[in-house]
Amino acid sequence: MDLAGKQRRMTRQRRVIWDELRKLRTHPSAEELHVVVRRAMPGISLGTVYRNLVVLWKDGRILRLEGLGGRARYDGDIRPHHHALCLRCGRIVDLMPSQVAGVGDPRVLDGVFKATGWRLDFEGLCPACAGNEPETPGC
Amino acid sequence: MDLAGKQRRMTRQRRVIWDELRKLRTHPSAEELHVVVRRAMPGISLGTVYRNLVVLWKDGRILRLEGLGGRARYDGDIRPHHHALCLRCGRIVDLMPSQVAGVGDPRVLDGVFKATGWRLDFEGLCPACAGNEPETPGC
DNA sequence: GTGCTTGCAAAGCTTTTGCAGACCA
DNA sequence: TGGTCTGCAAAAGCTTTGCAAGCAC
Repeated sequence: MDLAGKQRRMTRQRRVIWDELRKLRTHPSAEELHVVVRRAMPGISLGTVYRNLVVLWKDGRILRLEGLGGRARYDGDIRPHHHALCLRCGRIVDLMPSQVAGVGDPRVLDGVFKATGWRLDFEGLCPACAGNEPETPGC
Repeated sequence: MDLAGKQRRMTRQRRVIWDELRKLRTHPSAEELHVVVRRAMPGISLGTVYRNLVVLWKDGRILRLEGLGGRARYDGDIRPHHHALCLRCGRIVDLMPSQVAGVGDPRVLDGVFKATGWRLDFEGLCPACAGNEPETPGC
């Protein structure tokens, strides 16, 4: 568990996983990323992808998104931003702070909970699904 | 998948599961709730608890919280409120809107994403852990 | 009586882990 | 060279599902 104090090596696998994730604008699950990564390094195993995603996440190099359909998804963009889940196609859309209004600086009243961080997520319809209202799942 | 249009029966099991969950101020996982429910109905199975939690959730009678440690947790209080995860003990604390400041009415700019809902969660230290700073996990 | 629901057990999925060999610094 | 990392496969952990019997309405 003492990953923070462990000496890290930037192996070829770790670099490829990190690089490929940052190239993507989607928010892939470990398995989906494995498929992509294998194009650059055919022999890489799924276990290695899982292990490195944990390492990259603990090192603060990537974001891990949970609670969006049973499996974890990853985001190579670590700039502070929000996420919006499309209820029709399941896609996760990035929302930069400038695209969201009405949020000041959320804080919990003194004494109730000592918050060190917060997260604001949305759900609804992505642009593709919103402009294509009829029953046409999977945009 | 057409649970919405299915005729529902309020069986003894379903009622006990719902009643027990609403009595709790914690946010139990299915297995933890199973332990509690068995005190009122010894023979009830874990599978039944899982099945009914899904039904109660889809019917909007309970909340399902995901992404807080690998397994789903449930909340019998469906009033709009926030959740705060204690990073030390793992407890989830309820935060009523009146206990949170700086949040107006979050909304996404037109054209970017058609949001129908949003969720604001916090993380930090619960009162018990905050007042007990030393390395003493599990409050 | 109809068909939704249950208990039990098996299966399913995602994620983690053990191990021996390989590799990076 | 030493400790980290990888590939492979097995295991773990949570949740879902098939089936026959049971129960609500």
